[in-house]
Amino acid sequence: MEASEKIKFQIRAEILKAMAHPTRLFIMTELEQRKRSVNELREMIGDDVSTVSKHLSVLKKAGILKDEKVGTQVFYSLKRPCIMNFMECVETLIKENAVEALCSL
Amino acid sequence: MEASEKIKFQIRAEILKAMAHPTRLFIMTELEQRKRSVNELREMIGDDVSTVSKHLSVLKKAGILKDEKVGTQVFYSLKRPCIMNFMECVETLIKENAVEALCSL
DNA sequence: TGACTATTTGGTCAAATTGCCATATAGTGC
DNA sequence: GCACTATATGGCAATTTGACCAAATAGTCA
Repeated sequence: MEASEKIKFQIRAEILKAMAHPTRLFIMTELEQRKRSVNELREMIGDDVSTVSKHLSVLKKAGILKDEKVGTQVFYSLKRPCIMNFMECVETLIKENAVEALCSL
Repeated sequence: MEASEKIKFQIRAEILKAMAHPTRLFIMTELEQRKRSVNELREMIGDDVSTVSKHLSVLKKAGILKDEKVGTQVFYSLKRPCIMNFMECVETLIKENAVEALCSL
């Protein structure tokens, strides 16, 4: 693999890595519906605010979320809602994997 | 977040985590074209065979790849080629992020 | 300004990931 | 059986990640 090709895949992997966490996927799913403040998300998730804030900054750094300040609050939303579309195929895989797991019992 | 909901996102995160590595994305991209043996992939990637083999087993365990033995060789292929479709939106994000990075100079 | 709320950042530590080497396993053919 | 090739697995050190607490920052309003 050439150096430039390697960098290309590194950039793409960074974005996937940002998405590859249960809490962060939950956040993305919620933000698909509507924008949310850090505290709203914290209430839904149940972790420490600092933990939620760090998850949000990971998603923002990857360019997946954008933020908007209103008073003391920060509202996050998806930059490109299409980012959730790929989940369709992930869902298909999950169903298939489940069927195979059952069949191999 | 309820326990069952948490598990739902954990399962989805596992699949994304399996994809979230430069070498593994490269492998997926290659297998989108055609099936490949471990050694063919190793030659393209340049890492140790054991490293490539482990990446393949991560993707297989996640249910992304399937394998097929022919003699002493093992050929891997994508279980669901649609898994690569979501990359479209990832590409869009990457372009946007690049533009923003330039604009903030 | 000071009290209060919302969010971010720094520090710490356990757990997970990555890549290599060495070793095992499996299949082929003599 | 033995030698040879192809792949997989175990173990180890270096690095990264994730979650919490504590402390810093920012905005609002009396």
